[in-house]
Amino acid sequence: MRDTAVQSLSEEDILRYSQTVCDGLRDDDDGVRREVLAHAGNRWSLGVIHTLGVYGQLRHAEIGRRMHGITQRMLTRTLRHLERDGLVVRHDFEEVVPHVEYALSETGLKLLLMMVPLWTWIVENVDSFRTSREMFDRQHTAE
Amino acid sequence: MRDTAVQSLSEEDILRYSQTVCDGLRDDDDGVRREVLAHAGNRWSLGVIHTLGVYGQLRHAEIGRRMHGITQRMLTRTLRHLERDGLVVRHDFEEVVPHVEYALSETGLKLLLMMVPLWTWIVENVDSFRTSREMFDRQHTAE
DNA sequence: CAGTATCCTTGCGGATACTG
DNA sequence: CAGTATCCGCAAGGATACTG
Repeated sequence: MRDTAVQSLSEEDILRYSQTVCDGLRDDDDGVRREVLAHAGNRWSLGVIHTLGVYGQLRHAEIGRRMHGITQRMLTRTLRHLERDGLVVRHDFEEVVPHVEYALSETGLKLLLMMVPLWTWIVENVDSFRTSREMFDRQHTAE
Repeated sequence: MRDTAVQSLSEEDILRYSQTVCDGLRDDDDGVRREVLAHAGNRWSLGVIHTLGVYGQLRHAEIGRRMHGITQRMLTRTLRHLERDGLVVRHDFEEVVPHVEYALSETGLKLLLMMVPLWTWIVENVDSFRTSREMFDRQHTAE
């Protein structure tokens, strides 16, 4: 499933195709594209997106319970960043006992789906990364 | 082309499928998976990978010339990180005048191919991100 | 040419305490 | 419950000068 995406075109085609795209990323003056991309590398962003994708709609504390190890501060920060980029929708019920629900936007769901192949590939190949790092570290401490 | 990857399964299937994967990412004790993923969010990593993907094999300074705005320090750092994770191969010719060439490894090329759909999608939708941010910022300064 | 060595600023992420 | 407010350490990233 992952492979159909890349094998439908030759590597050469893909590289040529991605040329334009990457030039766009490189010349991004205000850095929006890069910052959106950075959601992928953030400590909690993808976890939150994934959790909302699976459970649909959750309250602040419910997300926190499902994200092992996240602090309140980081949860709030992460949600704000995702909301700012339109990936997550915040709905405040404005009740006396605070009640706020978060859900994925269309865009957020799309990002989640876009991440799955890369994600899967990394998990499947984590051992090779680990090995590579061990070799590298051994060489660069022994010298 | 991008869409075939995700539309061959239902969103529901994808989410169920990604459950296991994400659990893997979440429980990654030493953080290798997350750190590999973080290459996507790094300021220069994907640019270097892409440049090497397009041009094949380049010297340190040649990469620098093709990456507008990167400093020598960041270029060296980025190359080391990518080399450590086995995404880039460094070949030192050990000549009197220093001569080092960098190229993508098989793994590095694979990562590049994995990034193209996400990448493309972001560039195509950058305007919606920009709009979302403007709205968000306006609301959160006016209050 | 291919890097190091310094110094600096910024933001991430964590810990803890507090609030409407 | 859903957040703020502080304070902290650390790594990313940049600027500039120097080196084998």
